[in-house]
Amino acid sequence: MSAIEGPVRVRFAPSPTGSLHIGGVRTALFNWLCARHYGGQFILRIEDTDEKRFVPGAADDISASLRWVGIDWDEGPDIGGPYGPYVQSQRFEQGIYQPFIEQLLEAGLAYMSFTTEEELAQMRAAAEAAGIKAFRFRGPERDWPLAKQREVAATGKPYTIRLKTPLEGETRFRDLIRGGDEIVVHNDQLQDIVLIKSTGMPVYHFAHLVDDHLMKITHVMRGEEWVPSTPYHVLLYDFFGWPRPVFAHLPAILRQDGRGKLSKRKDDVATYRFRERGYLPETIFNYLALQGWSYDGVTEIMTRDELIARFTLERIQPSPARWNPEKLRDMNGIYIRKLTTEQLAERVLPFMQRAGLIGELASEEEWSYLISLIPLIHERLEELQEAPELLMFFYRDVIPGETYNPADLIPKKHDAGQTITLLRAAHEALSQITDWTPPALETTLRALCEQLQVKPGPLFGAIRVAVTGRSVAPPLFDTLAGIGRERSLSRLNAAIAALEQML
RNA sequence: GCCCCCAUCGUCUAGUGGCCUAGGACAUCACCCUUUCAAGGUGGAGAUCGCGGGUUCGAAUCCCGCUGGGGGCACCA
Repeated sequence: MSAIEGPVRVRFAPSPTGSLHIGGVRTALFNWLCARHYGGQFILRIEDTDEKRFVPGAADDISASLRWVGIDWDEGPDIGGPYGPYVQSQRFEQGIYQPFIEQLLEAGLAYMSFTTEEELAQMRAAAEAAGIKAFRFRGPERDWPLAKQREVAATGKPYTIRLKTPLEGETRFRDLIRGGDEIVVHNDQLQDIVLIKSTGMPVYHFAHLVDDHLMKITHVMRGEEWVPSTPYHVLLYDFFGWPRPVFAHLPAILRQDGRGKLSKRKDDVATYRFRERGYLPETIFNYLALQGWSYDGVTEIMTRDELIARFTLERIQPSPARWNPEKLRDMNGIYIRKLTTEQLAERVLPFMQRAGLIGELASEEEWSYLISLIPLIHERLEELQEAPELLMFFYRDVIPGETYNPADLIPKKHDAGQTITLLRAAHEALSQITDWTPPALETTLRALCEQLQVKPGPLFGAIRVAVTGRSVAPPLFDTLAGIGRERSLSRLNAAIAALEQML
């Protein structure tokens, strides 16, 4: 299969049945990348023909999630375009699908089926009871003359319109990603799928195809779960005499344990959740591009422009990708480290506010204080949501016996008494300092090590726990500077007092 | 059950007949740096290229079978 010539028209067509799944973003991204790389349009279309599963607000979540990762569209529900509307229920109301189904009926390629859902369920049950595992429905009405179908319909009996699939022969199609041989399906494996529900609403198999044709879609990129139903689609294209689009079925994204696809029920995959946890949109963009596609096997960190320039359909993998949260985290850390202090502060601010550490309307002092602390956590952050926890002791009291265990103050190979000596000496030395800056603090504390004949490890460790309540924290001198003189000294005193209680 | 798709280190992936004694990344281990944790640097371990047959002078790369995994079989998309 050769490369793409000419402009492409591709689309992402989600159904508003819930918040956007991260795998859906990957599908959207590949389509978007295709349009931007080869030149052409990326279209957003909402497929809301399932009234039962419709979730109010879902369409907005989808748009917002796509925008968040930086995917924009050239035509869509909100901005319109030459082939609108871009919402299927609206297209249905305009009667867009009617003439096409009528055409199929007239040609005898589809028929009205009066079998009800209940009857169908009974037939399936009966088939199963008879040991027939594969039940393939073909309605008895498929051989009725159209006039008879219309006659019965006129009596008010509800009906669906089904595709009259050929009983013999085979249906074949090519998939760009699974190049080489054609995918061949014997027609006896098909069944007469519903095209129009008894409510009159078209089903995906029919609606998407009419829309793709009218919208002049050139490449259909969708998840590989659509491969088995593609024969129905090509049957329809051929029936209508419409040119088939190029099919490119994207590899599935499997769960971390490899057992099945990522699923909304079992996995935390709603796109807004990644935002909530503090993933940067540039991370998601880059990581998702690598789910089923690769550039050269070596380069992984790429900007949007680089990705657009390098993305080609040929390099999409046919084999499934597997979701790797660890790698995602790592990549987010890389992108966080690329930010400037101010940029990171801006991104971290909402998390600090949500944690209640900074007011809803951040004051000038709160903002500059945050800016001063950001360098301390910058290279330690992998998810923005970790920031409040890492910065907690700069904002909240540190109380021995309450926010930490006083026993943690005691360094290895030391006892409480020795620790008291160390901390008293530290308090004494530090209280002499008027220039409360990291260099001055370092000079003083290193001199104290000499004086006390102790290594920095134990002394600094004890001070760290005393002022932060943690054994793991940013570098000590910066931390002390950030906490400030008065608070640092009083926390040392509290620690000494707590240790004295232990004697 | 039937049909379809897929198959390289634990995971993602490079590889399109000789450059492969199989490269990179995550994770993992060790060391360096060092006040803890990170970050960074160096190095290690980790893949009989799922198995079995072919084709070929030569196969991870082509063909067949098997096995394994995934997906689909709705008046859902």
